[in-house]
Amino acid sequence: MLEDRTSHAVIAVVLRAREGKIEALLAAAERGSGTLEAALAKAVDVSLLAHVEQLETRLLGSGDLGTAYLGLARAEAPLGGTWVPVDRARELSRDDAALVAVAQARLRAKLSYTNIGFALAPLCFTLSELREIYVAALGHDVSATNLQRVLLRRGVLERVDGRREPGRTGGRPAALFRFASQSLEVTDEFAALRPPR
Amino acid sequence: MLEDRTSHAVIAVVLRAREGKIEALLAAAERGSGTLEAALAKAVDVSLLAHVEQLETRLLGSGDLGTAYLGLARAEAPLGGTWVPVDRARELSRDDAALVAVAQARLRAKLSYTNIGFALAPLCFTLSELREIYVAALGHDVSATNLQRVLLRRGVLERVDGRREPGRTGGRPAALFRFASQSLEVTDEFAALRPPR
DNA sequence: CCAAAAGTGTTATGCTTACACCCATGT
DNA sequence: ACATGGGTGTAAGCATAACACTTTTGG
Repeated sequence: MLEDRTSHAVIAVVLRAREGKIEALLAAAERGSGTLEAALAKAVDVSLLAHVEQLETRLLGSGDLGTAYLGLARAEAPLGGTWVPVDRARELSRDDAALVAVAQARLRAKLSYTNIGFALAPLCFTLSELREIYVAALGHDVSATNLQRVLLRRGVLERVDGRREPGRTGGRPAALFRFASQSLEVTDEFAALRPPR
Repeated sequence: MLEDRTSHAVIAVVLRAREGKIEALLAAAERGSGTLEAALAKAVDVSLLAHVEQLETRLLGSGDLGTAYLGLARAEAPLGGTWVPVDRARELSRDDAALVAVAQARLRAKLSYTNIGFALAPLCFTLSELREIYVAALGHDVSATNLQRVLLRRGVLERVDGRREPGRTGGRPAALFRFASQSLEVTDEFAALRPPR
């Protein structure tokens, strides 16, 4: 006899940084009897995501089970669908709004102790451009000066040859940087209680 | 027509600290059509856990879906079942061993930036006793001196009246402490990129 | 020459670690 | 007295934040 089972949806919560704002794209797919990754791939083109990690599993308002994944995409990734600025997430369904909040919180936390910015920034960028992404994701001001020093010191950023030409308004040409690694790495593991040397 | 669906298990991975070691207790229950919390409660007596949080959802070796929860229990909690020291987790099934590893990693990480120790320590304890728990969970030596200063500075610990009498071998009586809060709190949110004052 | 944007130098601050030293108790 | 376990004082190390100042460009 078959039991009474709810169905299982896999939900992609994709975030990107564009024009000083974080935007979210939501997409879901039924899992059926396959793997979680296969269902996620049905929901969204995973090859366009620079980073993916599981967020949480919860019972949705529909009564179905939902497993949400956080996806991060670069601004230029050609991901179709309805992108919603996260400051208007309240216009989404209750479930979707909650998932966007969880995704945002995860991103914020990891920005401070990992290299996760690589998944939002273009491959090559100026420090001002990177700063704009951090400001959007963290929701507070960030000094470009100190951002540079922190990330260079940790070995997260590398200089790239060449400079960005200034715009019409002038200004010194900006140096170009890239992330040293394109996969998630914890760069500041323990704030306290470090293992003894 | 009913689809081909796998069943959904909720798995409790309970950790406790005993005699300088971290031990794990694994228990699972079918979710059926109820909530995740209800299934967790079928697997383990949740009222004996000092802290619970979701770990991850994955496809188990059996082909079933499994959602794992981390539970933390105090050493004296009367939780029956087979407790396995985590350094012998490899004797468990592949799935169980992997879940224990994830649980341990989550505990380790949170020990450094939250008050999560409250869920493993007794309500009242000496600093040496707390140190033993941290050493067991972190896997490296911890100085009682510095542990005290870090946790007091953060407001995580509070002094309690009275002292612990020394044992037969003598020694100065130890001061007693308790955790200021019995629910999870992030006490050291950002190592870097703090919001400006 | 001035405004704008980027980058560097320098200092101050705060938290953590390391370690020497002092305290209280049993034998 | 001395061993043992507990606690405090102090200094050093290190990363970050703050901010003044310099560099490089366009108009």
